[in-house]
Amino acid sequence: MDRDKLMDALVGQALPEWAIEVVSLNSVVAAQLGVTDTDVQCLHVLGQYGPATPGALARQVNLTSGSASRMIDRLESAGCVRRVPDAADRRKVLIEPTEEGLARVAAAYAGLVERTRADLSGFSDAELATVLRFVRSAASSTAASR
Amino acid sequence: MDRDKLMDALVGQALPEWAIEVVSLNSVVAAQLGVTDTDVQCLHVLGQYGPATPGALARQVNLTSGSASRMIDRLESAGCVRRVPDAADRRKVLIEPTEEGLARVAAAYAGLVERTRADLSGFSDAELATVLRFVRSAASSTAASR
DNA sequence: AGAAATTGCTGCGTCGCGCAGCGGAATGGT
DNA sequence: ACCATTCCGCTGCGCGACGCAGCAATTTCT
Repeated sequence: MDRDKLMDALVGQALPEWAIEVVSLNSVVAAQLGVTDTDVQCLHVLGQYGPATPGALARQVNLTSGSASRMIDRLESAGCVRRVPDAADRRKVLIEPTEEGLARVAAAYAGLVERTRADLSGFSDAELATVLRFVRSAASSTAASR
Repeated sequence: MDRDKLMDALVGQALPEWAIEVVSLNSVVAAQLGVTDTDVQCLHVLGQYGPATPGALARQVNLTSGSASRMIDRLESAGCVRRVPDAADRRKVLIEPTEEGLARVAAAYAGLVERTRADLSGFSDAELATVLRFVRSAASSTAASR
C-alpha cells in the first residue's frame, strides 16, 4: 500500500469511523449514567482540566450561560459536582467535580481503557511514541476546527 | 520516557482530550448546519456505511424508532436524505443520503481534513501504517464498549 | 389460513436548550 | 467619591427533540 492509499484510508475511513464510535459511546455512557450527553462532556472537561467557572464550561461544551447554569444544577443534585465561591472575584463560582462524579465516569470507561491498553500492548515503544505524537496533533487540529 | 509513561500519556491524557474535542466539534458542526447533533451523527453513518433502514439507523445513533422517524423527517425536509421503499420487503424503507447532504457535511469538515493531512505529512510511510493500525483497533475497541 | 413477530409511523407528556431579562459584583472615567 | 459600563451567574418563557405507548401494514411461522 503506497503513501496516498494510507492517507486516504486514514482520513477517509478509519478516522471518521472511529469518531462515529466515540460519539456513539458518549451517548451510551450518558444514558447509562442517567444524565445528558452534554453533562458527561462537562464531567470529562472537569476531569481533564480541573475546576472551572460556569462561563468557561459553557464555552467548552458549546452552551449558553443559562443552559450551563441548569446543567450544573443537574450535576450538583446528582452529586457529581460542587459549587465553590471564588474568594478573589465574588461574582464567580468554581465548579469542581466530586470524587463520586469522577469515579462514576471512570467506571463507565473502565472497559474501553482496558481494551485500549490491550491494543497498545502489541506496539513497540517507538510505535507508541508515534501514536502519541499523532493523537496530540489530531486533538490540536480538531480543537482548531471548532 | 519509558513505556509506562507513554501508555499513561496516551490513555490518560491524549486520547481523552482528543475525544473531548471530537464531541465538541460535532456539536459545533451540527449548530453550523442548523440540525441536531444526532442528525449529523446519522449523516456520518450514512456517509460511511451507505443506505440503511430507520431501525438500523435508530440503533446506530441510540434512538427509539419513533424518534428516528422524526429525525428522518427533519433530514428529508432539509434535503439531506431520501426515503426509498425497499422492493424486497415492503415494510422497510431505505434511507439514503443525497448528494447535497453529503456535500454539506464534507464542507463542514473540509478544514479538519486539510489540517489532518498536513499533520500526517510529517510522518513516514511506516509511521502512517502504525497510526492506521492503531486507529483501526481503537475504533473496534470503542465499538465493543457500547 | 390464522397467529405472532417485525417495521415504520403518530399522539402525548417530559425535559434540555436558547433567548431575553434580572440582581450582584468588579472596573473605568470624570 | 460617584456613577455608568461591563461582566458574571441565575431565572421566566417558548420551542423542539426525545421516549413511551399504541397503531396499521407487511412478513413469517405454525
